[in-house]
Amino acid sequence: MAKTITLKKKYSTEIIPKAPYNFNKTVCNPGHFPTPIEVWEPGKFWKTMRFKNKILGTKLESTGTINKPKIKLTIFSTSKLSKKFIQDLIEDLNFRYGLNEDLSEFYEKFKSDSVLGTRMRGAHGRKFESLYEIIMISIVLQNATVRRTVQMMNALLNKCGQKIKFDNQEMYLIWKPQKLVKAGEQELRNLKVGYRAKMFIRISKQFAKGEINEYRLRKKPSEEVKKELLKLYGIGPASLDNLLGILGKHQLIITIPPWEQKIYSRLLLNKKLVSPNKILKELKRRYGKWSIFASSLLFEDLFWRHKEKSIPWLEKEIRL
DNA sequence: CATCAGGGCCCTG
DNA sequence: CAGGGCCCTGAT
Repeated sequence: MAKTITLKKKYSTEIIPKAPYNFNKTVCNPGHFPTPIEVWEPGKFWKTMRFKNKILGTKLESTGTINKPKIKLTIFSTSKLSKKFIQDLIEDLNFRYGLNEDLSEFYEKFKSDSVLGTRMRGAHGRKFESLYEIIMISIVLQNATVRRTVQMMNALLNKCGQKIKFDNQEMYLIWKPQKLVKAGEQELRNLKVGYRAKMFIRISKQFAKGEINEYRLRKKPSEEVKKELLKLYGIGPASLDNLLGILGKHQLIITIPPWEQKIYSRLLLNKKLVSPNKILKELKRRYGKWSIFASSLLFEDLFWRHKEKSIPWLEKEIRL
């Protein structure tokens, strides 16, 4: 394991997101399994990242409200950053945190909704992980319980990730694709990731060679992106939804994997199990063209409520 | 002790 | 398009 890198240089600026902007409900998703590449506490968020091949730490602090949002952004680095670099980085962060994304029409339309008009009001889509990160995460999620997912992710980070320290937080930065390629399949299998080793390596090779580029994909139409991502070895329909979300692609339809099916059945129709088709129909009936985005917020809200006060039936579904 | 499914996906027939 | 196999683990 490489030694910890400490990021001592700081640059701070202020950002005004488009209202309504709900900081906590945007950056934190309690339904997501915990990984040490990000840290949240109320009103504050830390995330490691690589941008233009530089290792960075970002800290966002909410200094406003949902209707009058304001964020203090601090960038941590090893060396001084150029003006141009910072400018490009901020543009990227604007996209990742949905700071310029105007959802006022959406929140106006659903202001009387019991969830969207209250607890989740102002939440934006989570897009701050890199495409590569979200692919790696999607693969450790496949066919595994949460506990094993966490084990695999930590083993990988421990072996290949970079430990970073900034603002008194010690976290990991995801490995460079090249590092996994170099490690080789057997080395990865020793980390008990099983058959996934092959997927990691194949996909990492493509990233290392620059065959897949997040920024290029952002600019392409959804259908094209979809086709390209499904070609990746180890990426199927369930993972695809995560990837499209990260790239800010709007979807008309999603696949509802079995686990989510159980949860949506209870959440939307108060039944044990209904078909994915019926779930989609109900979403459409309630939220129309916004149904995919709205459903993700309902899903997150469920986990927020669960975090505040345990929901027994959900507890059973979150198998550790 | 053995068996099995898990917050899928690939590959084969 | 249905179904077996995949790695490993904890639950039964």
